[in-house]
Amino acid sequence: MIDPKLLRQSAADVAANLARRGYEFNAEAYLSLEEKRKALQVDTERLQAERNSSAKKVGKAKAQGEDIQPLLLVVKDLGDRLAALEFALSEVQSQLKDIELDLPNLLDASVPDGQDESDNTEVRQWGIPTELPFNARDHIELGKNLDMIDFEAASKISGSRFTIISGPLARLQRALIQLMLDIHTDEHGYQEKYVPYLVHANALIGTGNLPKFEEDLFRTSGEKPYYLIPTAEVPVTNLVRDEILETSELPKYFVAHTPCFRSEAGSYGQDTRGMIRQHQFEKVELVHFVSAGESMASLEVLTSHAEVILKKLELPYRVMALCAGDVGFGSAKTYDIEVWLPGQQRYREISSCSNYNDFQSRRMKARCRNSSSGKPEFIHTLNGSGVAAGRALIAVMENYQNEDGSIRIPTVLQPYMGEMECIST
RNA sequence: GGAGAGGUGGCAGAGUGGUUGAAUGCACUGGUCUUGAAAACCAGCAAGGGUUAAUAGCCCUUCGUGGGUUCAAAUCCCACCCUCUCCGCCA
Repeated sequence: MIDPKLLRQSAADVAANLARRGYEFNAEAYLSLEEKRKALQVDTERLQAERNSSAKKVGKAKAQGEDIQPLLLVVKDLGDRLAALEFALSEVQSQLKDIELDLPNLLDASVPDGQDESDNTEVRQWGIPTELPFNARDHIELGKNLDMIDFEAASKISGSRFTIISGPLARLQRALIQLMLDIHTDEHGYQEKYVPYLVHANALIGTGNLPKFEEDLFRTSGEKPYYLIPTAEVPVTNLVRDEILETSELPKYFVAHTPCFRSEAGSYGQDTRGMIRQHQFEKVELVHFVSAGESMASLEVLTSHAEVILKKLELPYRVMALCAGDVGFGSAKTYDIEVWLPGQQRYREISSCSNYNDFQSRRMKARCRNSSSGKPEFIHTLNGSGVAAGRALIAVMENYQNEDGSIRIPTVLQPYMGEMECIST
């Protein structure tokens, strides 16, 4: 959520910023509604004050044994008028709230212009795209030949966009997750969290997934629905909902491994083959809580933490700064990390690291006490994949494949694989 | 699932219809004292919103959530949510 004060005072600037995303903010309509709110609120509060002081007079008069009947008549009438005003005010306020919840975050000035993915700019590159002295297979072919990836069996059970991974390959994914968690906790100072995979709507409103992106989520039936988390970001970020933290507690770094569930509505034609885009996938997620003013630096740190994983796995990658049109709804700035996939002969996203600044904390009332003023202020939240395990598995398979279809195991993973060095039939 | 207890400020915890936005303690901030620190003592200290040049005043809202009764609700009534204890069941 954007600061309502900013919306009011600089609606035109906000509109200009959001226009960079291609989002049209009707500042005029907002401001006229806002004016209505102001008038109603002033009137309402004046009447409330009147009601309050009159009610107090009644109490005093009664205590002194005076006749309170005349006073009662006056106050009763006040109450009726007040009820009408209060209703009108709450209507306008909820309309404003709806608009505010629908607005994407303001973009940071450093975000490059552009409309879509093709306008993203490369920030840096690490490693050289793997060149194999034979025709590289993609993970689908590799998995099938090893008889360790089975899409048909999965679709029999659950339909499309699901996978069954078997034997050493399943273990390899588990090894990747273990490696990531160990590095982030042991070397980067994260605390590991185990969190719920089912959450309430409120948690998703806090992170910005609701109310706007309901169609991306899986929801359980029943009177009180749960949503399956699309990312661990949701439960982990909501840990600070309604909290006032001490500044001395910040920054806080949390890491969690969870499965992620996405309906992938609206991506019908994309990545229908293979396990690039699944309804269910494993991910290790990094979350930072920092004080305002430190989040941009923190974004660099968080991104570097995700990069460490790829470096240890010796997987070639590049870091892209997303352009204005490609930055996600709640993010002020995002870096995508793209790993090289020899089977596709291209880089594919394996991590997305975003600075949400106060966008989420404002929605979930996550604050810290400013040490000099003593006043609560919104913290900044960041998150990023550190990294997506399913895609990391693909990347290892394709980059470490041999001509005979077997797959070498990266050195750092061997301890997690019972010292196995190669996966073959 | 059954029975009971409870949800109040950063935390703990009083408060059962009117001067209680809320005692007290802890924490925190400032001061006195001290070479310094601790202790002790004194003072301050909820959040959100409106108005405003203002982080000054003034006003409004908020005691789990939503409704209701009343001139007036933390306090009474109804519904819901959550937590804890005991019993049952269970990975």
